[in-house]
Amino acid sequence: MKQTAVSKIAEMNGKEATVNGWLYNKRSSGKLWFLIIRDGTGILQAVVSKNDVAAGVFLDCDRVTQESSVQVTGLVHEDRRSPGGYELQVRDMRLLQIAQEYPITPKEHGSAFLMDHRHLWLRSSKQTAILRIRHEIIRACRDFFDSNGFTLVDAPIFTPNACEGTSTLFETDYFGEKAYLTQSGQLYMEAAAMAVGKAYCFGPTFRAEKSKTRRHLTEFWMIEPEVAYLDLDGDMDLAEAFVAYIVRRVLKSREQELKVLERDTAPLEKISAPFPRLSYDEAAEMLKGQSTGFTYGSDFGAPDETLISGKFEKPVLVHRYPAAVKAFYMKKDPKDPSKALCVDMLAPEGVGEIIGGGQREDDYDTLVAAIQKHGLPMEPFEWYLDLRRYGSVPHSGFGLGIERTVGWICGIPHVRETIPFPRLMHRLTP
RNA sequence: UCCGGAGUAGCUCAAUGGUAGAGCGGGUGGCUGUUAACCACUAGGCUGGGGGUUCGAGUCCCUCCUCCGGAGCCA
Repeated sequence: MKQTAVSKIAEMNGKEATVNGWLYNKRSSGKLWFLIIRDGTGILQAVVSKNDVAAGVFLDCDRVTQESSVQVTGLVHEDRRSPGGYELQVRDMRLLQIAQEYPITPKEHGSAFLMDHRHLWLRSSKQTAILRIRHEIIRACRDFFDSNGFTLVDAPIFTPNACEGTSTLFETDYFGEKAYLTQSGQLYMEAAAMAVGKAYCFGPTFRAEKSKTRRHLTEFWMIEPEVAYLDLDGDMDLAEAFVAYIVRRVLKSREQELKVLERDTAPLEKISAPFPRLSYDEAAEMLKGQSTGFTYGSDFGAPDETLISGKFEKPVLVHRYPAAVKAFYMKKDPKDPSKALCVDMLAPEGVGEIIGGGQREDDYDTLVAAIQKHGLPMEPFEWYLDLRRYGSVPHSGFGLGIERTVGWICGIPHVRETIPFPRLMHRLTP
């Protein structure tokens, strides 16, 4: 089927072109129809004059409804009055299917209604732009690791145990045994890093927590690098180079989509390494006298993160949290064993945490003690302990949440719009 | 799970305890340059469910359901 993408319509100026798409909107003026057609790459105004087309075609203009699939053929020409600067003077039109009354109108809708029609909502220009930026971010993630000596190692989705013992996991019946949907591929990436040196995984992760906020999904995508012979400082170097690369890539390749989203790119232009780094103690100092309800020794809450990240134009790396509030596999700071060698990256503009990671405990005895201290069963971790029995080395890694990153870069406050089909506490469909 | 908010036409929302309405969308008609076009006409309702107060309830009370925002937890 010979066709021209709307995004390439300028190249056909003065020539005849066929555009395959869907009717976005239409206006009439008696003997004249303006059909606004979208094809996923852009929006084109097609003009139908009664004198230029067969009678049936002109009648079809009256019958065609919003989101009907249409194929229009005609002469492309420049016209300042047309959105996009070009329009198609229609010679012929084929109606592939007349859409039933389309639920999503050009007027406003509530988020619940739009989410119920997510499969159709994806057709709107903003949602399409978000999909494309998400794609670009994922490509950038892969390119960054692929060109820096990393090997993609896929982690399993079914896991036999609640690996960190903290989060609520989704339980499934696995041939009569209990199995859980993964909350992180990290432990497996540690095994992979001991094999290939630098490994990463990218896949869905699941949390059964009954969270109802703009930052939470029950199913989300995470990219997790893990590197042998890397300490916390090196881990932070890696994280900031990685995030800076992603932002640069999107700014360079998805200018058009950012424009559709009306994203102010000025704050993104400022994102380059190095990022500010501060310790938990320094961050806690900033919260003194604030009314966020923060108490020293506990993890930061959402208002705390907003306050801390709000003081910087770049993402900020907060390191060395109290070991008591972090997972068992975090290595303790030799200079202060009450702290863990971990790091969170808080994105600016009130976005908050997009990365969590750190250096892992590599000493066998210390790790065994940590598992016991956290009240976790030893048996499921025997394979993990093997990594400390056979050639243990310092190693570090982190996990980046794709949806929060997409939300930050797109300027979309709620993560439910950053994934094609979000899974939330109250949403399993479509 | 806790705290707050909302359920009225297909959608977005109005309506002092006293006749349920508008805009958009749909339908019909009009217009040769429209820009979320415009103009005229028109159809469309178990006011989330159940119970109560009242002469009278969309409105007040109780209860349940659904959804939204936030907290905790996290990416």
